[in-house]
Amino acid sequence: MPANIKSQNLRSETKENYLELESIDFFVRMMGILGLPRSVGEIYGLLYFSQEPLSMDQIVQKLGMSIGSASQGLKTLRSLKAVRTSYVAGERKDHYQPETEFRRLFSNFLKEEILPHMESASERIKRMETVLPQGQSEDEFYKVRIEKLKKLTRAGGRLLPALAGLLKL
Amino acid sequence: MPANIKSQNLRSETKENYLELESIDFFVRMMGILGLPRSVGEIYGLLYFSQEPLSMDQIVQKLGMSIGSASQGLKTLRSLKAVRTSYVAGERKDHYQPETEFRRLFSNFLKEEILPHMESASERIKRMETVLPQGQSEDEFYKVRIEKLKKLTRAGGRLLPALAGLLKL
DNA sequence: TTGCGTTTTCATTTTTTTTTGAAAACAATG
DNA sequence: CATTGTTTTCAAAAAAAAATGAAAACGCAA
Repeated sequence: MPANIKSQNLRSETKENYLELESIDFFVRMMGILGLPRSVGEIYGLLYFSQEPLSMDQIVQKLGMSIGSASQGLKTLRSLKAVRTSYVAGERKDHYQPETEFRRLFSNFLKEEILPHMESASERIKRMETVLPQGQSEDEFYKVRIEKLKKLTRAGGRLLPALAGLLKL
Repeated sequence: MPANIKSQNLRSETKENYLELESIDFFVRMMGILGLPRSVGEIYGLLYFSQEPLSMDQIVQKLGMSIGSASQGLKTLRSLKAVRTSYVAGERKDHYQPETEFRRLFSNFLKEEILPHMESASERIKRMETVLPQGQSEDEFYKVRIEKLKKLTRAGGRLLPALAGLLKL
């Protein structure tokens, strides 16, 4: 039996419940690998196997989580475009649906969380180079190491987006 | 001026010192992305721009870090094959050198930190499928979602190692 | 505009992760 | 094998990250 969820509203009594629990556990771990907090994984996992869009309130109920966490978690998921809000007739609350196309999710994650780091890394490497004037052969060691860093960031910058493209899910 | 390092032994007075500091900062951030503690990044960053292998003791001195952290950090780096010990004539202490071939580093990181997760994910998905007997068309929704998860883990399992291969650094 | 249902913010608390350093374990040397 | 130098371990402390919930802000609708 998966996950240690506190809420009374999540039990493994029907197959739907069971899948819900497994899904939450699955995404909690997956988001964990990506460095996202557990609450974010819980929310996404719950939505992933939900047939209808859920309101924040329902999420709070089902997961037994605070409204602060839920709000913050949904904000994160929105910024990653991992959920979208969807209109539900006669309801005032926002309702949330998961983005289930992982290719899109992944490429958003890259753009949002990884590429900024790559850029600042490149800038730093440029700065490093400025202390090594041309043709000082005694600096050979440092030049070689810096060159490797450059290749690393270049490869990262090219390969990661390419990877996103390859993901045909 | 990079990094907030406490040690008195790290100053930015020569270009060597400067590169050392930038390197430490660079790898602290990089390891941060990968979810590794700052001490691990500091050690690797220091070694990366060091012309000679360094002993744990020298690392502790230079970085102003506790011997516990240094020992633990080096253990982590060894397990990732990100450093190797190298013999230094007439010295009893172990001396450490960085692995600077990033391709190898990356592929080790995958094998060590990522692939185990992928495997347990696959097992979980198999378990999910067992609750959905064949040909229950009312379960269509769940079957589709599970299928997507399967594709995701398959793609991950194939693509990540392929990526490591592409990394020609 | 007021009132009400909903969401966001943020100071505080809780939990988790990392670091520390002293003690234990280990290993080479005489 | 005893001594001395070195590394590892691990309980406790410190730091960092995440969750909580009450108050503030928001946004409709009457």
